[in-house]
Amino acid sequence: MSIRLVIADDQALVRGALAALLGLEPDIEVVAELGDGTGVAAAVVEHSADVAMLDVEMPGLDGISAAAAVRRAAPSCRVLMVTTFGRPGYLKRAMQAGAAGFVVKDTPARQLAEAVRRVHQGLRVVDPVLAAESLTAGDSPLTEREVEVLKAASDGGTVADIAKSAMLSEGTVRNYLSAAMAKTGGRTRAEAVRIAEDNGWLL
Amino acid sequence: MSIRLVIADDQALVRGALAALLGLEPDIEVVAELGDGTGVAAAVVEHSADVAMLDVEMPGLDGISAAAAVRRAAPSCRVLMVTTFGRPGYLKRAMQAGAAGFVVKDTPARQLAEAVRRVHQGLRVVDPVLAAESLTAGDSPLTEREVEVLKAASDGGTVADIAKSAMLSEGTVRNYLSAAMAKTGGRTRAEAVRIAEDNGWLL
DNA sequence: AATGCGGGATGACAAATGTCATCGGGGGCT
DNA sequence: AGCCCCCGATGACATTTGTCATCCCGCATT
Repeated sequence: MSIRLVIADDQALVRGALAALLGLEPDIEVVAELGDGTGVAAAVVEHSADVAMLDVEMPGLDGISAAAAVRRAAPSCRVLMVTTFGRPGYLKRAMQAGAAGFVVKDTPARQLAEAVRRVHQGLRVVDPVLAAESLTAGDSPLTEREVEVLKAASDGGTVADIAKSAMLSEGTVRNYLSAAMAKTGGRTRAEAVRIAEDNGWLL
Repeated sequence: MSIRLVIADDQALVRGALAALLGLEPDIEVVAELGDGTGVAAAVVEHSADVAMLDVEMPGLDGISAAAAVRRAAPSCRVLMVTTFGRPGYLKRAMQAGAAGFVVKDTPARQLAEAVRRVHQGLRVVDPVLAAESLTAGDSPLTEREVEVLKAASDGGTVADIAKSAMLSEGTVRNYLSAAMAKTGGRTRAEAVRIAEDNGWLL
């Protein structure tokens, strides 16, 4: 009996290619393909899937939240996260959301089917390098508002813009930015944004 | 006789999956897979490939430069660019570099094989939406140095950092940044960087 | 009850940033 | 020769940013 697999990735070409790749395996059957995270849990239930392969970066509902939704809706379905960026914070949060595996998109293609099988068997699959980084990295030191302000700052607006979009006083915004810079070690607002992004603290 | 295809993409998983997808087609044969742009031209020659499918964003030699190298080394080989981002500037420069086709990664997977065939027949393949954007967008208004400074600014360093990395005076750096902001319409350094990136003016 | 932490804000101050005028050198176009 | 644009730089100036001290509120921990 073959493994029933749901695939979600926002890039249609990649999604289809992954489906083709895994469809070649005799013991894997791709039962659904989704372009965003919103419908994943429903699709898993509808097709009684065994494994859901989810991209982290997706419009609408992101992969981590989708993973949590899948766990709630169908606890027997394993979740394998696939992502472009090996951000330590992503791995940690994916695991907390109940994911069983986490692979980055530059692992060799041959290993993917094996990862799906392992996850299906109840094993955990984690890139060892990434796991090590994740341990040394530590949790996000940023508070909710600091993250919010950093995200608002990430498209390059002025303090006034950020204040408007976050409904805060300009002075407060500068305080949060200052705190975020101190915690990230960035010497500039932009650097703080980059560091926070690299660590997967923004999502 | 089948179409001999070379694939270059920095993400191994995507690369392998694309190879699997296209390998299913009876008239296409994947003869080489590369992880960066440096070896593409050589591989095309060695395997006497008919079509090269190249990602734009790659470490080492980028896809556009690789396309130009392929054109020089093997003029009979058609180049099909595949990219994550539909930046107008990418399309324009890819065409100038001699690419025959340009598709973004969220086109449906079924259309990819068809794109390869069209390109092989000597036809051009271009996303119509993107083509329209590319026409209205106009060329980059930025000068070489402005681009250089913007790139140096894109990781969030201070003026002093940029000046050091570009071997320029701090005042000069501020002048270039100011000019770049005026030309892009950005009100901040960071905003100028974002706008330039979105238009494909940085590469 | 005291302490600590996060959210929200103000005011003041130093440093960085963005703007502008100006200078000189070089190359290309008419 | 004159004009325009790019490169590189300097100095002055207004604005923005980043930093810090300080305040109040609410909530959870001790």
